[in-house]
Amino acid sequence: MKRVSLKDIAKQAGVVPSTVSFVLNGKAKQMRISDELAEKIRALIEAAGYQPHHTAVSLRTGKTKILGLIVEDISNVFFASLAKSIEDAAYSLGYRIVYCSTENDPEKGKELIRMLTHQQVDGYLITPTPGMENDINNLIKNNKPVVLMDRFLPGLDVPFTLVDNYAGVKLGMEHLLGKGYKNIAFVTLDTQQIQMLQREKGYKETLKRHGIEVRNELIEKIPFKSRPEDAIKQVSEFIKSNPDIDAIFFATNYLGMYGLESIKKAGLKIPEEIGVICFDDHDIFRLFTPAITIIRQPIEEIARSAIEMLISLLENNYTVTAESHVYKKPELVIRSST
Amino acid sequence: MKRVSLKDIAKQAGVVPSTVSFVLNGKAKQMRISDELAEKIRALIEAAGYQPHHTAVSLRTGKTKILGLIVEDISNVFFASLAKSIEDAAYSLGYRIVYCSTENDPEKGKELIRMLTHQQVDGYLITPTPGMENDINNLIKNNKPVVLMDRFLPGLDVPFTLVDNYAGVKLGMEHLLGKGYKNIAFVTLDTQQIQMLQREKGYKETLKRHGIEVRNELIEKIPFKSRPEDAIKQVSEFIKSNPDIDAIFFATNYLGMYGLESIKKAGLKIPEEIGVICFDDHDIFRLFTPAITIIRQPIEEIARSAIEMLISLLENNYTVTAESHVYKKPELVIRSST
DNA sequence: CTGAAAGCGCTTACAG
DNA sequence: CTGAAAGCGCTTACAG
Repeated sequence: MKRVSLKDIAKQAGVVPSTVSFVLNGKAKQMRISDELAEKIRALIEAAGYQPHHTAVSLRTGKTKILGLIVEDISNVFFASLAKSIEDAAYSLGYRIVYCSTENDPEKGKELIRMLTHQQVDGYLITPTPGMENDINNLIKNNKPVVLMDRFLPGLDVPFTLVDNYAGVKLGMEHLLGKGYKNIAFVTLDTQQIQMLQREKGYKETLKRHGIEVRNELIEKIPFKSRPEDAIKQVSEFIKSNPDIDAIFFATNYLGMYGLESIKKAGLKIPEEIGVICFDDHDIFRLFTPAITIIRQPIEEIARSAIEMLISLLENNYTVTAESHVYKKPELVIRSST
Repeated sequence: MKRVSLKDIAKQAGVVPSTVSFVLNGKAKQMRISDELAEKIRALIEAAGYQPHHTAVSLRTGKTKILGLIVEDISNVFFASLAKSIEDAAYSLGYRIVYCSTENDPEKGKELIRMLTHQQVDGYLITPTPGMENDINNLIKNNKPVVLMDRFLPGLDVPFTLVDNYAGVKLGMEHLLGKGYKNIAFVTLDTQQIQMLQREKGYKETLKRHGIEVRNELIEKIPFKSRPEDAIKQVSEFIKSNPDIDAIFFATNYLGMYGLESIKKAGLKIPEEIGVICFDDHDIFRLFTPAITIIRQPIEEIARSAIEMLISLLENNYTVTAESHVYKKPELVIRSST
């Protein structure tokens, strides 16, 4: 059983292949093909289950309809679900995704960009790591469409979509303050990544706005690539040496995971003895406690927005404007304790 | 900057494109092209950084050099690292991978096969779910190369590579028995998947071989899609109602994760009060205890073997023989407790 | 060894 | 609206 080609459809319809092609590509009107004929051709296409030969189209048009997705670490649940959402959104718009992780290594990032370029992707979706500025600039210079996600690189005029990190922490902090917690600690990563800085800013400014003094000893920074044991130890000691802490805001899901273990070690009850909020969820939380409140990123929305911007860039000569910087609203999720 | 084509190289070398193509495809000898000329052409290719246009090659040869990988659940660490290894192995042999998960749903599996077929993959790597027999048979009938991984479907004569599940559990059981544990429990999934049945068989037969009676009350089966809370509860109750248990073999890493939480709840010390072995590792284990012994699958070996079989099928008219059923030796990893 | 040519399955500019 | 044709970048059978 040979696959049907556009030529076969043309023969069946008694027209020349060009006509079928025009109908297929929505240029029927433009080419003044009668509605009647167009409808007949569409029916034949449908009946035959004809699908254009992707490779042939690519060769002819120079477009692969493949987008490259570079995330920081695909084994991290957050990036995994982001990748999944991106894939679904892209697929529904007729694009495919090739993806790979930088493992936070700019060298690897450079290599991946080269690989994707060789695979002739039409555009790039990137969660950038500091150090990738030049590579991303190169793409832009070569007129390759790029959209950043999850974070951006200050100084690069590239479209991006990410959660409003500042607003997310503010939302969580106000929830904790509303519950009556007074000495709220903030556990974050020791990194200059923009999204982490914005989260820290959210913590500090919400306190200030409520007339509460920011105590630097209540902000604990965990080295970026700590081993779990070390991170747990550090958080444990932090909790022990600040016995007046009555709530903790964990700035990432991995920190939350380590933090929950530390809290368990300390024998503290959540939420009676210590309130906990975490930015991003993790399956594992349910192993520890039902009583953790989550700041949830609208991952599907972020994915869809990023994909739509990229495709606009690709298809509509959309240009970068102030509207190319999209912040999505995070959500506060209170886990029921049943 | 336009990309260089085969034609450009031919012009530079003062030969006709065919000649370059022959050199490129290792047919220089066969076409009696002098070593000298071939070398000159190779040098030009190198110097120009020429890369064949993948799309054009595909269109001409009808081969995409893309393999479809269908795993059960890409968010599971085991499948994620399998996918990564597969990707690396394939890439080094000049193939790319498109992957997707069935989420253990045969309907989804069918849909994915259709999708991959439409994307014109050259071959399929599948971790089959019961219920996919027909779809896989269809592929075979249509002469599509298929290699199964991680498990196989009894009754389907398809090549596969997987770990020797029976030997893995035997290895672990003998380790526990050697340490002097007497009442070893086995916690597994309530499923008919072949790899799980083989693990159970490994448990039972090792006991028998050592003259120890198999006590069915020491085998606990957790429903396939339990929520973490429920699984933890079930294991906890199992431990409580069998106080003579002095060691537990967890048949999967997820079971181990739930099990460790249950053991912690029960206040039992590992390994003094209870020995623990788990089939497959999980990052999270380190949060609970360093003293867990792992039966490790040689994932890279499995990946490489599967890829090589598939490519042989594709390129060398390799046919299915007894040697197409490959079992890889698992490894016992004892975590140091420091 | 070389050359000329066909063709993979499409899209699109051109002439009518 | 229709037809004839070129061409995307390759590979390969054919004739010399």
